Amino acid sequence: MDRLRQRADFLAVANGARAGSAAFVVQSRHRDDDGPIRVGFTVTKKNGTATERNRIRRRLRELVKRLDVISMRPHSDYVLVGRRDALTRDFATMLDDLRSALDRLKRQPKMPRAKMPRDKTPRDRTASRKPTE
RNA sequence: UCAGUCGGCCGGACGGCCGCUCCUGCUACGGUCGAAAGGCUGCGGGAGAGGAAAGUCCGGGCUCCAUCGACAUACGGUGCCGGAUAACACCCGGCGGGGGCGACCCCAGGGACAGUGCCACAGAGAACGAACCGCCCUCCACAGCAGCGCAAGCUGGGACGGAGGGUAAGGGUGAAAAGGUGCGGUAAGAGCGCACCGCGGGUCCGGCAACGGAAACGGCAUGGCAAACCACACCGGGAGCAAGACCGAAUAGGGACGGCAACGCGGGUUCGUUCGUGCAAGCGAAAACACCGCAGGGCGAUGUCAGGCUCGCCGUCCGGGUAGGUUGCUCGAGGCAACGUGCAAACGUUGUCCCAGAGGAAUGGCCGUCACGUAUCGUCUCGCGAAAGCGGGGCGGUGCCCUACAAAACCCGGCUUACAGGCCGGCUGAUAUC
Repeated sequence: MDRLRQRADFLAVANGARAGSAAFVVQSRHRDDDGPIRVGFTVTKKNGTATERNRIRRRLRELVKRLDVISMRPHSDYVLVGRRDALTRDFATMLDDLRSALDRLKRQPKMPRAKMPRDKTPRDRTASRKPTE
């Protein structure tokens, strides 16, 4: 399992299927190659100070680590967008949240959000993260 | 003991399970991702956020652009003195002013006879020095009053009023009103005179200096604001690790070479092109070019038709350069200790240590035990009290917070701001005891 690091990959996943919960939003995208599962994390500035954002990302990362690999589909990218509740929510509960969110993603058709209006650029959820940090 | 003030320090501890980043040794030299550059992947060992890492407010190192040595202009900054430093607006030691009983704290603390400007409201007046009230003098007018007179009236005096002048003591306004207090003096007053204080320029003494002190002299002159413009002195080239260096796709575009195809026909009017002629408008001509039409080549998964787009196509190599990768990247004005110099900031010598290097960004996640704090309950005990009860201390249980402020991003020196809780030391004041 790899980390997602390139900005272009994040933008691609942002167009994919998504499922939310109290502490985070999961986005996913199936790739056509044979590569491993890749996971990225996005925590925007509106969630708090740098220390709090760090903590959110670390708890989310720990969630993914605890997860069984079979919950995710192979050759896919996932992005977890952190919310402020991830700071305080009970860890075991969050783990259940993540399993059910991934389960919902699995049952969804292949590309529900892939077709977007041509002239409307996709909302860039990760752009605010890059500068000034 | 209480209250205060200054300085320094810490900023949970131990353990379990599962992980992350970097360094290093060994093994492998394979596997995997990528077009490439390059990345990832095994086992052992070691290291891994802060006092502010923050705000980015100053000062430097370093890098590039420039050549910026000097001077000038513009802009910005600094502005009591001395020291310290790589440098500073910081720091240290002084001086002056202000506050506090005191320890101590605070100060944008140079220039207002270079010039310009501003001083709201209130007030008479706010700057080439002011007369509102009041006080005083003179004159005018005249009520009541006094004297004389039978009376008309005359004389004296002069409230209120009017005119002229003197006056800065008093009232009132204001942030600020033209030295202060006292005595003399005067019509009333006034540095008008005198004493003391203040102030001023010079002299002497002390100090490197800021500045302080002394005696004599001068009747007093320079209102405030430079955090208004400004003048003066000194300092500053610009941009910043997203600096910079190296490697380097895809696509588009540039250059060189090679191969293949093609370089065909007609028109070429006119405001094209070329040629002739003419001063010129123009006229005439030509077809290697532009342009137009046809034909031909290429492109859409393929074939045919219609239509469209395009005008050489393909290959190899070269150079610039984008994404991306590597580097810069942590041994440094470094930390600690001792000694020495200095009131101190700091500096020197010796010894010793190696102490994060990430990059969608590692240093964590989940727990357990303990400590600390706080709330509450139980119990024991001490003091006061007749009792109820009040106050203090110890032990135990439970709950809460389970820590505050906040996370390196090239590196240092400072400043500023945020911060639960706690520790240590110096000093000051008050109280008690000896």
